[in-house]
Amino acid sequence: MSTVTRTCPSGDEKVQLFGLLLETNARLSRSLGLELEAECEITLAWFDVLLQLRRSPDGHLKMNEIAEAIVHSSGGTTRLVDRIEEAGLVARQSCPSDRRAIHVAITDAGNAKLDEALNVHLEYLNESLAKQLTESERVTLASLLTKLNSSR
Amino acid sequence: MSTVTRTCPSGDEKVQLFGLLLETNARLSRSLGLELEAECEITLAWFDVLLQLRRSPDGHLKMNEIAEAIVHSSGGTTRLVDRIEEAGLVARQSCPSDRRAIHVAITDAGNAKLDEALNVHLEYLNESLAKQLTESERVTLASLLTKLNSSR
DNA sequence: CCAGTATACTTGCTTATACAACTACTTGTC
DNA sequence: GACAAGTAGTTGTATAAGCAAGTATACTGG
Repeated sequence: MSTVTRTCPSGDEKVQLFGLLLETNARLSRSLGLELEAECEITLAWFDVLLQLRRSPDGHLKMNEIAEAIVHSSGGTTRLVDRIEEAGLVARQSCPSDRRAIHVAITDAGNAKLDEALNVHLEYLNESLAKQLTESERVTLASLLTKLNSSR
Repeated sequence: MSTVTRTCPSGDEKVQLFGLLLETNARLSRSLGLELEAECEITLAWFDVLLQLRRSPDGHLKMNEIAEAIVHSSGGTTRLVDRIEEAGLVARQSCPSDRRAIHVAITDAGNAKLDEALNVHLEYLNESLAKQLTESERVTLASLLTKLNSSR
């Protein structure tokens, strides 16, 4: 037993929790990502963008809203949307009230692709999430994550 | 209200939970990563590797064990360890029982750096995790994530 | 003990993302 | 109404990660 370990507890409960969050996320993202790419030819990032767009009240979001929602840099979002647009799943439209801004809207093809991906996603979630956790556990988990997420 | 939305529920409880996990992880990783880089000149990935090494019973891990633990590809792990080794924080050692394998051990400099990083990390966790969740909530969250993670 | 297969790691190449600098537009102030 | 400061988005460049192919070593069945 070294003093080093005492000084800086690598086994601290919070450190472990953080590590667990990282690991869980990495494993789930990876396997879902592979699934989506194999079945739908779409990456997890694309899926995330399409999902955000469907959930948006007006059917479109501005670039910075997308960046914020999917936790990407603004430059990264520009190129991500470039690729999705090139595939025809979203379209850039000018924003009538602010000429700096751009509305990104989901296209019909995008909606179709998202439906396809949601089916794969749900099937996957039933295999992973639902097998490991009961519904009430999932509700608890969701509420804890929401609290955790609300820091900013 | 479109038929599309009914067919593929983007608001499904499990879909939401998954999205929440992704988002929470992305936000926390990003802010911790920035903190670590600013204060310790170390990335989150380096920190993760050093932490895994400290936790390992023998003080070293094989490349594939690291890759598994931090959820990276084997090629990615090779280069990640390359960089950390170049910085003098870990050292590659030959494995006596298997000449294909490599033991990666943490150096004294690596231990010192990890201590430094753990202090920053703990301070950060007290500001984020501990402010948002009570201890019992954290315990619950950890146990749910563990269950979720145990799928493989 | 040899052949075939599996495992451990590395390397070449591609790609996605971040950061910082830039342009274009808007908003607030005097 | 013009100038300063702020905001929205894009682009140049660097880097980190993945995949697939390659090399070396270990294991296994005949």
